[in-house]
Amino acid sequence: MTNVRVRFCPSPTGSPHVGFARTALYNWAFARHHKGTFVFRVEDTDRERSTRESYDAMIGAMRWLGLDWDEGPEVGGPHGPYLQSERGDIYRDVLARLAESKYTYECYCTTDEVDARRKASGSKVMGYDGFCRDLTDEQVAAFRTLGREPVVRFRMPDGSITWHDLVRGDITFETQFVPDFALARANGDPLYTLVNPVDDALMEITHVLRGEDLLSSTPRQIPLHAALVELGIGKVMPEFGHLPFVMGEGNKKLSKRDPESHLFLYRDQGFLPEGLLNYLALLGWAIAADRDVFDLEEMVEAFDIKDVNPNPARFDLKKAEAINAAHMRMLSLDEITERVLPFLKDAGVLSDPVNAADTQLLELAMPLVAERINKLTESVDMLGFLFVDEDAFTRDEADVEKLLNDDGRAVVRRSLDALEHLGEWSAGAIQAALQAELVEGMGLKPRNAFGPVRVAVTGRRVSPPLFESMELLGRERSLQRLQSALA
RNA sequence: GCCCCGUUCGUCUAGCGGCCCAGGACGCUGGCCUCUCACGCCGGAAGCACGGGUUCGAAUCCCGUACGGGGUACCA
Repeated sequence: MTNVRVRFCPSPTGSPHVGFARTALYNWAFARHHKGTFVFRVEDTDRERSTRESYDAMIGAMRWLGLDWDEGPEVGGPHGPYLQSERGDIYRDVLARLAESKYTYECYCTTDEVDARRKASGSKVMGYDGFCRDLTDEQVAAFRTLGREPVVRFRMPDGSITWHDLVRGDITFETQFVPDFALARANGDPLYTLVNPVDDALMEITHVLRGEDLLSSTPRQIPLHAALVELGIGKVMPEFGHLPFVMGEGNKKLSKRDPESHLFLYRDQGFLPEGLLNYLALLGWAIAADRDVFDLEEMVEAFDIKDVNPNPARFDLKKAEAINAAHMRMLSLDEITERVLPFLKDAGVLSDPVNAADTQLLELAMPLVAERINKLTESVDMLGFLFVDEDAFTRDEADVEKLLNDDGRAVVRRSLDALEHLGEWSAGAIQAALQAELVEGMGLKPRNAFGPVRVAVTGRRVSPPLFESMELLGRERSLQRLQSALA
């Protein structure tokens, strides 16, 4: 395939959600696979609902995900502007040419009138009935004197519309079930039904990959697009592929209202963009029968729209986390340290900028935690005890109750005895001393012996390896914490 | 109501007529490893929505039913 041009064209109405990311990803992967062009267009024709805030969030989301675009906002391109709110003149011009060629007509009907006529006729087809298709000049004049302003409607052809959907195969609609639809409001504002196909035509889009919700608008777009080609406004009829929904809990489409649908929730939870993207790719597509962890490069290489599954997929947090964890383990120590840094700063574990001592400590501690966290945020709980000021150090209450009871305190007491005069403060020496005192001396099982010490020193039952942690904490602070656990 | 799309383990999927008494992954579960956690390793339970065809042979093709979803706007 040559000169593939695809577009991703969200509306800036609300916070970017996971379906947004999945659609963006598939379009991006398709473009990159075919060495084509990825166009990013902003469909902000609905001025009521479009917001600057949402626009910024969308740009931020794309950047976070690492899905770069070849044409669009902030990068420009030969088919701009890429914000529909700045393309009013273009739409007005197209509308005029369409009207001139009789592809469209003006409709003066009110919704009530249309409903009444449908009720009277007993038609099962909802929507407009074509009443104004062939109005006489007198009729138009009459409506005008009534003060009515017309909407512009597209004259749907008779017969049927069939296309070969890239995801679903042949799909046919009888046009008797596709009413003449509105292209512009009575006040002249263009509607999605017009601007989407017009921009696809003008931007020479060759493949339209979008959500399944737009499948039923395709039989309207095809004849409109054909008209645009006929008028020389467009060059090619794009191919269409309708992607399955991403569903939430239960069996409903993940809507913007569901909190778990928000993309930034995952970013803030410490997901890696490559981890989330990998998981999202799996919602409707598989790279191989026996593999589901891969990077973007591998996806680009393997992605074929024909392999996309047509049935809706449910978003499963557990699996998303597992895939993310796999990507965490693929990161080098330096990479994971760098990624974890902002989260540690946000949580107040580290100052910003990080001082030299903490930088060094972090460097020593990361090897211990890197392999045992599955999300970036988990580093906060794992590392907090190392960096906290001694007077601000606290222990998890439930853990204290469970492990620092009388028996536990006895263990801590003995540990203190064993470590107070330890010659060399190293993980090996600490382990040997505690092993001798608690396991051999007290006859405790290792897990019971070290549990109380762990809570005393790190404040939690879950921590990096104990002896290494104590070495990093240092003799003074470690002993101090053993002491304070007894208080 | 009408139109359209969909239906393989709980979930995501592989499968495009014989390689499938259905493979992988997450989750669940039994065990191993182990100073906690995480990782890793070994094992287990769990599925072709239903009914008819077509065929020597169907998870795969066709029809119907059921169920789920989307659309039916001067939203996108």
